[in-house]
This record gives sequence, structure tokens and C-alpha cells, in this order.
Amino acid sequence: MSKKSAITLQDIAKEAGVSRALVSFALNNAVQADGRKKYNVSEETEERIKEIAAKYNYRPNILARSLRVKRTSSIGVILPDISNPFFSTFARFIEDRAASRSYSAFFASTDESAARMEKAIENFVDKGIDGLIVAPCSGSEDLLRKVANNVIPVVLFDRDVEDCNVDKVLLDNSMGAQMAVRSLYGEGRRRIVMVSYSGRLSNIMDREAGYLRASAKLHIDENSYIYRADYNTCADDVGEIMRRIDFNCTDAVFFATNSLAVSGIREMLKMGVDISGKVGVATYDRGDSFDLFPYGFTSVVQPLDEFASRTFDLIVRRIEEPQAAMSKIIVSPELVKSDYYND
Amino acid sequence: MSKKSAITLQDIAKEAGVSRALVSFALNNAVQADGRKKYNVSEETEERIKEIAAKYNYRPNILARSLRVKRTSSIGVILPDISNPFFSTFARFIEDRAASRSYSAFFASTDESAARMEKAIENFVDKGIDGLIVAPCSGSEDLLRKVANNVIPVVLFDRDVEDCNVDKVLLDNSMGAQMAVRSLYGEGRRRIVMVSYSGRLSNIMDREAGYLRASAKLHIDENSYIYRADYNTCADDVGEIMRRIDFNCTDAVFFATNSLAVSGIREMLKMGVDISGKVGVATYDRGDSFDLFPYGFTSVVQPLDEFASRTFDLIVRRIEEPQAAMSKIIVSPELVKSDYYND
DNA sequence: CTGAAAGCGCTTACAG
DNA sequence: CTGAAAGCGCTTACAG
Repeated sequence: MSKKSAITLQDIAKEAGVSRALVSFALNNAVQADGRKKYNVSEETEERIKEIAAKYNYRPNILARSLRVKRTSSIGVILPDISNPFFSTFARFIEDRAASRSYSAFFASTDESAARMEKAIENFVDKGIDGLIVAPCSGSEDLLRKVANNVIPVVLFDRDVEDCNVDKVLLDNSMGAQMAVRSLYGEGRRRIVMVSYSGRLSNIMDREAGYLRASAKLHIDENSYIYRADYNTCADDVGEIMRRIDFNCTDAVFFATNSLAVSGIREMLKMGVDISGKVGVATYDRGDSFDLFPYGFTSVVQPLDEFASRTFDLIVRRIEEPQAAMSKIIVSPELVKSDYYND
Repeated sequence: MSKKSAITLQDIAKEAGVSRALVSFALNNAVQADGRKKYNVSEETEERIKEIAAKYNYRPNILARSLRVKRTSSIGVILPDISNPFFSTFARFIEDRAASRSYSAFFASTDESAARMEKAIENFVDKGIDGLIVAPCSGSEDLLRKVANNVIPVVLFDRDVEDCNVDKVLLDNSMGAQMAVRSLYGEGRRRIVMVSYSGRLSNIMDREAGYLRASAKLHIDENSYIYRADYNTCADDVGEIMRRIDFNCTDAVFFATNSLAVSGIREMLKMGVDISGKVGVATYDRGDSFDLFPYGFTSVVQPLDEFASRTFDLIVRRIEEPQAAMSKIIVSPELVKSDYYND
């Protein structure tokens, strides 16, 4: 590790008495598909060059290499907000996966704004990333199609975009919602409402569909109702929504997301609702601090490590084999019931 | 935004009938300190060149530029774990700050391992970052001194390292702890214990010092006691520690960190401790989901936005003016009391 | 006011 | 088995 007065190929070549090219060959001696080295350098020379490189702790200049080979081995990851626990955990898994495959990742947060997303992509492309992982915000559909078709490989995760022919890694959001509803049903709940977002994000819409479907199957859909908060004014909105719910004829609340649950449960506590007693709660995702919540509840948990590794592997494959067939990977959620404190 | 068949300076030069150099001048027309442009290009030519560039939506190749100017306008940020809410929030603020100043940031997580930290730094330096922001883990002191002296500008944040002459942005950890203790004291608590980590991280040690100091000042130090959990086995350890506390003669618990508080409070709930009634709770930091915790408690909150902007500005200054005097910025925490549900 | 030239550090097709 | 040469796309000191 040394930045100042870094040693170059040239320096090594001079000391070894060979050309720069030979040094490059010796150091990168790529083994081809047929098991033979691409370039033949005598073993003796190769050894000598490697020793010199090691002696000076030679580190190739990645910028120069990237400029030459027109690949940077880096990807961009576009998220709604990296400070959101769901996405920061995803980011961590991506970071690890990328490192293990000698890639690096840039992150950018959009705050659900298509304009910010466009800026971020432009910025990333300028930097020379080889591919893009995106959890798209609504309104970014056209942009995404354009980018995927003309600019750079794209893999979608978490949220789907219609008519966008790219690789995708998605959760089975409908299944998760159905699992949650069935779990509440299993507790004897029959009058289950859902608190969700307005907007047209595919994951949210699928969760709503799953909620309705399970309710219908269980014949409790006459009591189904979906309350929707505006994404941007979430916290305030949710409080207001919760107050509109008549808890005298409501058994359970199913929250479409973690942050809805935080605001919503908070309001329920303020209202003095008998949580997990008279009124059951289920939610998508659960932050670590949910463990502080001293009532039983059910959550739909997404396997973020798998999510991240699948997504990452897909973008790398797309970069290396642009013509490979498109994949759409649907990951199954898990149901976690915590009734820790009711023991 | 276009990657494939990107247009180059050369192309523009040809169409404009001038040299590449002139195009570069026209597009970058730097205004110098004396208010004059560094290179004189006739206005007419400059206009023409700019129009052509705009027409083709020319984007300079950043790799090529970086290679030439030996600066990448990127920094590395080394954190214990980006999936930890404290650090992911910090990351988000860094991201925004960097973008607003046309920098980009790489992130790496160390899991408190000095070996991983070294790898990450090596990796970043290879990538050509101009500077490094580090929340150092214990055991990384020598490495950090070496890097700061011989390799690349470094700014420390969150945790201090002795005998390391670099810019630093730190919280007044002792003050925060004192505020917490005084707050508990104000509630009438006199027998306050602290739950902390073993190890030698400066921020933790300062919090312990603050706890002891405030206790002494308030003459309640005869009841002071610091329980210490092993960092790596935290969750299990904390449960065991909590069970060792005799809550018959303990008024309050002060947790040194958010994650200690989560595990610790969880255990207290299991034990049936009358939280915020008989036993008060205070903690450093608070995740969003702390809002779900339906008891009053006090937390020491760090102004992460200021933390991030100060840190970022410092590293940029150091990059641009390597000889500037070293700064050590101490940021004050804020005390937040939540007794929302006790209203 | 403008341009030719050198060079950042690497890789690779080509020639021997 | 090895090397000279070209070139990735840019910037900048220098010369006119």
C-alpha cells in the first residue's frame, strides 16, 4: 500500500531488463479455457519479474487498466435510501459479495425521486460502472427502459417494472402477505385491515393483492379494507389513518412496510389499543429494534443475504455475457412470529 | 447519458476544426484567482465548441481525466458496519455531502477487525481515492498512523486514536454520558449502573469516564458500577449481565450504545423489570424503531448530519491543502427524553 | 489567441 | 519465447 511515488510497470521492466509488455504478461498470466496460458513467458523470467514486483510491493494502477480495457469492475447500486435498515442491510451484503468477486460498488439514494435517480445514473455512467442494480422508484419506468436498452446492463430488485426486459430479483410479495393474513387468521382473527401506501410500486401492490386474496380464500374478505398513506407524508398520515380505524370491530392490522408499522403501532399505543391481545399485528420486515417491542407480532421477513447475492451475481453475469437469457428470480419470504414476552 | 459509442474530445475537435487541447480549454475554462480565465479561447470558438459538445451530449471520460491529473475526486469511508443504523445514517449524509461537492464515496465495513480494515484501505488506495474517512477499530492504531503519514490523507471520526496527528471529528462522549446521568438523577434515581463494552475504543471509554464523573459530582458514585460485555458476543453476554444486576437495589441503567440497549432492555422485559417505573433507562443513540418502545427513556443523540458534513469538509480541505493545520472538532450531543406514552 | 506534443500507466494485437 | 508500437481519453506545459 503506497500512493506516493508508486512504482509502475515501467520501473519493474527496467529493473528486470525486459519490456513493459512482458511484465504485464508475467503478472497477469491468464490461463485460458484450454488450460494453457495465453502468453508464454519463460518460467524463469516470470519468476524474476514476480519477485521484483513483490519486492517493491507493486500495485497496478487500476485507472490506467480500466481506461485501457474499458471495464472498471465496478457497479452502481441505486436505492431509495441507504439509511433505511432494509436497504442498508442489503447494501452490506452487496458490499461483501462484491468484494469477494473483486468488484466494487457505488451507492446512491433517490428518496423515491425519479429525477434524483436519473442524476445518479448519469453520475455512475460517467464514472464508468459496468452495470447497475436498481430498486426503482415510481415514475422511473421510461428512464429504466432507456438505460437498460441503450446504456448499460441493469438488474432490478425489490420492485418490478413492466415491459422492462431486464434481469430481476423480486420477493414473492403476494405470498408474504398471504402468510401474514393466514397467521393472523390462525390466531382467531377475522376482521383484518391492511395499512399500506398509495402509489404504484409493484411490491406494495403485490402485498395488497396477497392480502385480498388470502382474505377471500379464508372467507373473511367482507371485513377487508385497505387504508393508504401518502408516501411522503407518511408519519403524519399514518397517525390520522389509525385514528380512523374502529378498533371495536377490528381484530388485526397488517402493515405493508416496516416504517408504516413503526408509525402505526406508535399511534395504536397512544390510543391505548390492546395490542396483540384484542388486536393482532403483522408487518412486512422488522428492524432490529423491533425486539424492544414487548408484544407478540408476526412479520414477513425477506432473506436479504440471498436477495443481495442473487442480484449481484445476475448483474455480473449480464456484464460478462450480455446475450444470456433474462432471468426473473422470485425469492420466498419467511414468517417470523415473535411472542417472546408472552411466554 | 450514453456509454456505448461515447463521444470523445477528439470527435468534437474534429467537428469544430480545432485541436483537442482547445476543446479541453473551452469546456473547462477555469477561472483563476485573479478572476481571469487560465487559458484564453476566443469567445466565438468557445461557444461553437460548447454547442457541439451539447449537441452530442458529450461527457468527459472521468477515468482518463483522473489518470492524467492524478486525482479521482473520490474518497473511501471505512465504517464498522454500514448496516448498523448509526453508520448507515452517517453514510447517507456523507453521500449527500459528497454529491453536492462533486465527489464520490466508497464504503467498506470492517466488523471491528483491523485486518479487514487494512484490506479495505489497500483496496481503496488501489482504486485511487484521494482521501479516507475512518471510524477506526481497536488494534488499527499503527496502521492508521502509517497510512496517514505515508499514503493518503485521513480524517478520523467517532473514535479517536492517540498519537495520530490527523484531522478528527468526535463527539463529546463524556458530556453525553454526564447529561444522561444527570437526567436520570433528575428523575430521582440514585443507584445508577452502566452497561458498556470491554475493549479500548475511545468513544466507549469516554462515555464510561463521563458516567463516573457525573456520578462523583452528584455524590452517587458509591453505587456506581460498570458492567462490560464482550463486543463480539454481545447479545448473549448482555443477557447474562442483566441477570447479574440486582434490580432491588438499582434505580436505573445507562447503556453505552444502542445495541447494548436493545439487548439489555429486551432482557429486562423478560425479567419482568418495571422499566421507567422502578427502573429508569438511558442510552446512547436511538434507532427509529425505538419509538415502538412504550416506556419513557432518555437518549443521548448525536447530530449525524453535522458529524458527516464536518468530516467530509475536513477531508476535502486536507486533500486540497495538505499543509493546513490539523483540526480536532468536538461535536456536542443532545439529550432526548421520550415519555410519550406516559402522558 | 491557438496548436502540436508529451505523457498519465496500463494492455494487446502484431511481428519477429 | 520476447519486444516494439499503438492506443485507451484526457490535460497541460510549452512554443509560436
